[in-house]
Amino acid sequence: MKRATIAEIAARSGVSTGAVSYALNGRPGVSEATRKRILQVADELGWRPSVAARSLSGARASAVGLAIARSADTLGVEPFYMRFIAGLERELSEQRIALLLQVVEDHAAAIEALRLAWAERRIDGVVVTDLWAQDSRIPVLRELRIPAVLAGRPRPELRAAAVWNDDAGAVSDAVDYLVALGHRAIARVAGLSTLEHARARVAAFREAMARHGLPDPPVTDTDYTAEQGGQATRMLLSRRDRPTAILYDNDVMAVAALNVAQEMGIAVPGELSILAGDDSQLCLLVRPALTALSWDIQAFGRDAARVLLEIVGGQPPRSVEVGTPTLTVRASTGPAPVRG
Amino acid sequence: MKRATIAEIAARSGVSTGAVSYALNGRPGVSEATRKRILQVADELGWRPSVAARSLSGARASAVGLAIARSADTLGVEPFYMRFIAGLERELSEQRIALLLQVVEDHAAAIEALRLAWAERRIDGVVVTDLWAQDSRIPVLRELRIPAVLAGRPRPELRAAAVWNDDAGAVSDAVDYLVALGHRAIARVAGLSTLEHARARVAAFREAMARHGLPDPPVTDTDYTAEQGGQATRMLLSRRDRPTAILYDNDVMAVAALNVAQEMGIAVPGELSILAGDDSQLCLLVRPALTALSWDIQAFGRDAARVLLEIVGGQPPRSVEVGTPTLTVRASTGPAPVRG
DNA sequence: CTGAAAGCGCTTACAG
DNA sequence: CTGAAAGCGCTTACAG
Repeated sequence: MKRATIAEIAARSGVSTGAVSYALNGRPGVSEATRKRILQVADELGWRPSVAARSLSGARASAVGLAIARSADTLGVEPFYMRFIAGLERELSEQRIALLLQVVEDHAAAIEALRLAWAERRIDGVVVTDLWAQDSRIPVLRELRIPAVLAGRPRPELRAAAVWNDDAGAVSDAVDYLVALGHRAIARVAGLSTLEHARARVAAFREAMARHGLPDPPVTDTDYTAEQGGQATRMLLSRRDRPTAILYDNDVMAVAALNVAQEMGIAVPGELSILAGDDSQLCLLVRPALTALSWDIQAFGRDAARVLLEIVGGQPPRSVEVGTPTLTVRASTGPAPVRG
Repeated sequence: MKRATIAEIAARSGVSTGAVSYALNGRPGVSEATRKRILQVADELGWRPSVAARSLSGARASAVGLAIARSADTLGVEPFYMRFIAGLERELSEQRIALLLQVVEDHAAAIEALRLAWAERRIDGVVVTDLWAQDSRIPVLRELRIPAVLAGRPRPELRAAAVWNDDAGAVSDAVDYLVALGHRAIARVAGLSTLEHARARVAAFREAMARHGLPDPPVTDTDYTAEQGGQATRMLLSRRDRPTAILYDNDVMAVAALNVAQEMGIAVPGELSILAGDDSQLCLLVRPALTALSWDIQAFGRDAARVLLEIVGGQPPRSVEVGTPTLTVRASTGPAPVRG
């Protein structure tokens, strides 16, 4: 089947292609009567704009990019990304914007992919996740002046939209909850210390502990894998003053912790309370089911897409804080054990 | 910074834009000397082809599409997709082809997304996963004559590439292994019965059981979620002649089964052997670690991208069978219990 | 081996 | 409110 073009629509409607373009794009310059006629003809012909032609004549590429820098295997078990992507998609597809996905090794590769996609005019903007405190992608975004949304706190040095949640508040709530249960020896198995949000949560954790008059707690950095999560847990539980509760920065590590505790003969939640980070389906997949900080990752993705498309559309960048994650109590947390 | 164009390269090299195009695309029509000069100038200018311009002048869109029809939450815990996508990406990015990802509700939405992307000339081809025995996407692929690769067995009615593995052989091996351990009451918790590969595996399972002279075994269809996997397990384990081993069509359900067995006080692997479907990291995340059918999903994705790009490039469609999944024995399977 | 030119399907000033 | 025309950055027959 031949593709319909605006030339064909113009011929059938008895107007110029310019008029067709104006009508189709809802711009002034055509009377209501002709607009209606043109739209009907376009519809009959099943016309769809050629993104290539549009993009070539200076308009949008109608696509945005997302480069994820994680290894394939850890990506597989980490439910965050697919939920986030699904949220992005919901908003993007409504506005007929495509998502260009790239799975890369590291930031250097992400930068290269970004430069290329931008140079090829494939994308109108970019979604940036997993921001580092010192992030090599930021200067590139500035240099390219590419519309961007950060999944994280706004950066004053960058004119970009941002979407984040009050994870500090959530961590603080979690500590309050555990302290109310009588826990005093609380540890944290954190994520990558290079990550901005991982750092912020650690800071919030220390602060909350201090607020309760508790000594500076143990914190172990990890790469979010089950392996390092399990290892950190084993180390913490081998201490003489072992914690009675541990907060994990994601779900995978909390699940791994469950195994370690079992292997070490430490009852959960009887002797150890475990609190997971993201509340994915993983938390429901294991026994005891994991208490977790719940937040709507899909909505997070949707908001990210929304503010990105706003700046692509010429509006000033907005920063959106989504709701504070809430504590979903399940079976992996309980009262602190009474020590002998 | 201004984008470099071939016009600029032509001017600086003292040749026509046509010559530049030939040189840049490695076609005959320019002398080696000029080609070298042109390439150097292009390099100095940091030139990148505009995909829009290329695509508009009849060349490729340099992108392929993948529409996944699954809900966001189940997508999150199902490690298959991210591993598959990572495999696709590896090959695609090497050839500078972008991946257009769409997460949709059902086949109707997938078809609509496909039609749109194709009409907009956004994609040169498409990757089709989760084929149904009767699949409404197939006639659309035929109608559109869009280059496609099926993640599944070749369809005679469709001129498309296909990549599949001998999952029937793998299921058969799994049954052999369990029978050798003394199991005779073996059940299967299958996937969606509409799915071609789920059906094929069920057929292979029944056949293998028959080959061993065992009666027709119980098979339960599910939607691959932990919920239905757990439910099916509970049902099977409540039978008077309950199975001593169960094969699961994915990992999520096998993990859920572990919980059900625990709740019912049935020891794994003492009283029940559990065998998982895909050998993702999930199998290592739980205790006992799950015995599973292992296969290289990343390589599967890479091969899919490879044969798709071949037909996009004008070569005849190829069908590739990747290696038979192999059994990775861990702690969730063992000798059949001796019945009183 | 090389150059000049048309064309892909749109958008957008610029005249009327 | 409408039409004619240039231009986006490439590719590709078609002449030389």
